[in-house]
This record gives sequence, C-alpha cells and structure tokens, in this order.
Amino acid sequence: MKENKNILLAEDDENLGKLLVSYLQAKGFRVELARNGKIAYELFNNTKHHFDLLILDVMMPEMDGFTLGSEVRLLDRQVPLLFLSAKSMKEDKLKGFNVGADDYITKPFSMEELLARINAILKRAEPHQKNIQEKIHVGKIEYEPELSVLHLEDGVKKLTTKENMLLRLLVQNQNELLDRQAALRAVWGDDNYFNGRSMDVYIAKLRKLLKEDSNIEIMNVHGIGFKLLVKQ
Amino acid sequence: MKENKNILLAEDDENLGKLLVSYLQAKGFRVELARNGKIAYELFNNTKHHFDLLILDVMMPEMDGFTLGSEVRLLDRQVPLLFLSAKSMKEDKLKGFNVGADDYITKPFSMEELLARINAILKRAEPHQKNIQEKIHVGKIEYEPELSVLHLEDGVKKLTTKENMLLRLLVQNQNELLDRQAALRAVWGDDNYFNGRSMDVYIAKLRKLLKEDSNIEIMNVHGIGFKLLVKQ
DNA sequence: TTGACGTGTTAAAAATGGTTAAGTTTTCTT
DNA sequence: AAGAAAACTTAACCATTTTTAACACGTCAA
Repeated sequence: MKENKNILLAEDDENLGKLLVSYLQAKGFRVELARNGKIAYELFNNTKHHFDLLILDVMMPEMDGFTLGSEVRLLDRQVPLLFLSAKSMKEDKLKGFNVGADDYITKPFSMEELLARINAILKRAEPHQKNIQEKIHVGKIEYEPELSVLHLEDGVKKLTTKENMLLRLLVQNQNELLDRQAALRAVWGDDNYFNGRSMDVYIAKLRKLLKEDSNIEIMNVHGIGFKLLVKQ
Repeated sequence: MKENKNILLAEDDENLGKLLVSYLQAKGFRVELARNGKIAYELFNNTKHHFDLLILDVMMPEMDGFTLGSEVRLLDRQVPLLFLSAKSMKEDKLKGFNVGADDYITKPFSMEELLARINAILKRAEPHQKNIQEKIHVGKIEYEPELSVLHLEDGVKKLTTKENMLLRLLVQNQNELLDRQAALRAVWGDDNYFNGRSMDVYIAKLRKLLKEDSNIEIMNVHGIGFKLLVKQ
C-alpha cells in the first residue's frame, strides 16, 4: 500500500531533509527531496511524477512554503499539503490553512507525530473503495482473503472467519515462522491454553483444505509456532 | 455563513463547557452541549439534528472522546472531528488521528486558537457538503438513503425505517467490517440480546432484497459483525 | 528411554447466526 | 375511535461456526 505512495518533501535544511527522507523511506514511502521551493514546484509540475502528498517547509529561500503551496493549489486542487513550520505563531498557522493546508506541524516535532499525521491525511484522501478482490496464489491454489474464499479444484470453498484469519496470517508470513503466541493474539485476542487448542484444530482444518497441492505444507516448529511452506 | 454552522460540543466539565458555548455562540455558531459521550452520540444519531463539526473532549465518563469518535465515524465518514485533550501525550494524539481526527488541541488552549482551528476545519470541509439527496450505487442497485428507496429491477422498493438505517450503515462501511454492537447501538440504541436477534431478522430481509445483484453479499464475521461485500 | 509437555485429530458440546412465521405494537385510514 | 395495514419483535427451529474434551502421537531434555 504505502509502497505506492509518493511524497514530495520541500526542505532547505539539508540535515533535516535527509533525516526525514530516510525515516519516511524506512516507513515504506517513496520520497523525493527538493532543496527549495522552486525545485519542488518544478518537480511537481512535471508530468513524469505523481505525488500523493506534499510536505512543505514554510521557511525556505527562493520560494517559501506558503507561496509554493498556493502555486501548487493552482495546478491541483486536491493534492494534500502538510506544512512544517518553525514558528508556532498563530498567523502562520492561519495563513497555511488559507492556502488549503490539510495539516501543519510545528518544529520541533517527533517522527511518530509526523507519521501519524501523514497517515491521517492519506487515509482521508484515500478513495473509499478498496480492492477486495485481491487474489493471492498459494502454490496452485488461489486465495481471496477479503472475500474469505479459496479456489479449489472442486469449486470454491468459503472459509469461516477464523479459518480465514489464520490462513491470512500464514500466507502473509509464508515460508517464514509464524509465532504461536502472536498468531493467537492476532486471531483469538488472547493466547491462553484453550485458544491454543482451538488454533490447533483450525490448523488441522487448513491442512485438510490445502492438501490438494502437495507443494504446500503447514509445518510445526515445536513450542514456537507454524510455518507455511510453499515449494516452487 | 457561520450562522448556519452547527457544532456539537461534548464536554463533561461544566465550567469549560459553558464557557466554550457562550464564546462560540458569540462568534456566530450554533452550539449544542452534551455532558458526556453517550448523550453526544444520541444527539448526533438523531435525524432531527445536523452537525457541521464535533468538538470532543478526550477524557469523559460513560464514553470517552475517542470511542465516541469512532462510533460517529461509522455513521458519517465525513463529519469533521476536533479533539480536546488534557494531556499532550503522543499516544493520545496518535489514537485520535487513527479515529480520523481532523485536528486536536491540547489544554490549556486560547479561545483564539480554538476558533482558528474551527474555521480552518470548516473551510477545509466545505466542498464535501454534497451529502444530501444523493444516489448511491451499490453494485448495479441504486440506493437513495435520504428517501429510503431502493431501485430494483422490478420497480422501486420503499424501505422501512429499520431496513434503511441498517442498510445505510452497511453501505457507508461497505467492504469493511460493521461491528455488531456498534450497529445495534446506532440503529436500536441498545445492544441487548433481543435487539441482536431483531437485527439478524433485518439482515435476512436485506439479503433477500439485495439478492438481485449476485456481486453483493452481506457476509457475517462470526461474533464480530457484518461486512457488505460489493465486488466490481 | 522415560516422562512431561506440546501437537494432531476427531467428535461432542456450546455458541452464534439464518430464516420463517407467529405475536405484538405502531401507524394509517376511514 | 375502531379496524386494517404495516412495522417491528419474539419465538421456534435449523444450520453453521467455534470451543472443549478425549485420546493418540511427537518431541525434547534429563
């Protein structure tokens, strides 16, 4: 999801800029850094790029963040803008919002706070319809987690809620260890003994369903968890 | 402009509540004050009222501001939420944004700052005001929630109040989980066992109506709620 | 290699949900 | 205001899903 999100960051302070870029990249975004407003504007006004969010420092040489914001608004009425402001002055905030800011954040700020605001903005901008027909191939079996449906040789198998939650977890971590306790907390909310036994029952059910493809195996790692092995 | 703007303020502190009400009224807003989250929810979930903005105190008895926020979000994906937080803790901020907060403000705050944020939010939200009298396409079926009407192949079907409230909730959260208890509180006002059975009856009715489009399905999530699946 | 603990598997029990129809309440009509 | 119609709730019964129980087997460390 995030892998597809492009952020344009306009920040003249080289240290802060690099710091933000690497943090946001670590969080899975694709980030383009512009050293001043003019460069940022040219990047934005270039059909080769598409940006889902602009983070604009207010104080920049050449073209300040607010000016940049208004110019961008002329090109695109929708694209979310997030301002970074060194001052916490009221006037600044207001001016930013008049430009059509979606949010602003005053320095100094924590990375977590920035990330939270970015996620909030992107979520708001997100189109309502999400893709519920994502098909995942597990070996030669097709799996649609959002519909909780498995396409088997002898037709479609509708999974129950728990079957689906557990299989989704296994598939998401296929060929890697799925920790027993983590799985229990994720699916059952609590990792007590009885839920553990319940999970074992469901593992047996899933094994039966996946038996169709002999290259798929749910392996137990004694005392630790399970591993969905999918051989090529 | 402002004269038409209705604000719902959820604040348990009586002094602060009254102070805010009179300040905001002086600034031209119409303000409704709710002494706790539960009252606020009932006010919001009442067709007699329409609110352009909700200001929610985070710390409240009965139902805290964040819980209230998420329940409101089920009813209305658009309405702006502004949180008042006594703490300036990061976690609080994060949780608020996850609920889909449009802004938050930490106590103590100045009246001017609050006003500035309110104006910013309302300005931002303005273009979204196309909610009324709209036709929603659910698969190939047309649905007019304001008129409680469904356009089916063999004519127009007028929905009953409960049918309409439940379908609206499902549609507003289509392809996402609709929590059973939240739905019960929203439609029946109380999530006791009998109301639950009543809802199940209504789910059956809606399934029968929506059967016309084979790409629509009301899926049960065992013990948790329902999900209106709409395939492309 | 033995005993404790973890897992595999099946079946029974319990909980939750699907559906229809019979009651009850509310609303409309005359 | 009384009867009819519509809306809603409750009951009944069945189906599905999940949990618990029971017993067999596997793994590991002493």
